[in-house]
Amino acid sequence: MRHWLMKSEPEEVGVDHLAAMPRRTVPWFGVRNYQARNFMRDLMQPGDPVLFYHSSCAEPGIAGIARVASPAYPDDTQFDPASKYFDPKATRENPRWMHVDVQLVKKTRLMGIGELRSHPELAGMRILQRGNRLSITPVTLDEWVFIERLLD
DNA sequence: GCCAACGTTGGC
DNA sequence: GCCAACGTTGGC
Repeated sequence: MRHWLMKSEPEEVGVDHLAAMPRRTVPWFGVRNYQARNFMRDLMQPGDPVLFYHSSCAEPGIAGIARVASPAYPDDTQFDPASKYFDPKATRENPRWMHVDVQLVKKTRLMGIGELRSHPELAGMRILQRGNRLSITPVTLDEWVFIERLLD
């Protein structure tokens, strides 16, 4: 089992939006970065724990705990010319973009990026590195345990 | 709005 | 296959 951090813009899909979805689950559509796709396609397993992170907003930080809720499958938005995620090079026979479903486990207090930075134990997290833009990043077990304790 | 960082694109 | 240009991300 691996642990993950997944960024989402709360203007698009925030923790409250996720909480209101049927089965508190959303397809993680719209990822158009190969590294992030490969994490979902090749490494994620249903049940993997996920830190749900709000980014590009007034209060960036961890806002909830979620889990991977499906194996990877093709992202429908790549086939839809009306979608901003449309990819003309993708076909049904040869999908380029895959994603998993993500299910909210629980909303947590907001653990802001400043608080994350304040803990030397978390200094290695990708999310805290300068210039990091990857929307899905692995979290070590040590980091996961440390953060989960602080969220309680 | 700024700007550093980084992924992608495309000409060669 | 190189690499400059460009676009996007995301914290501040």
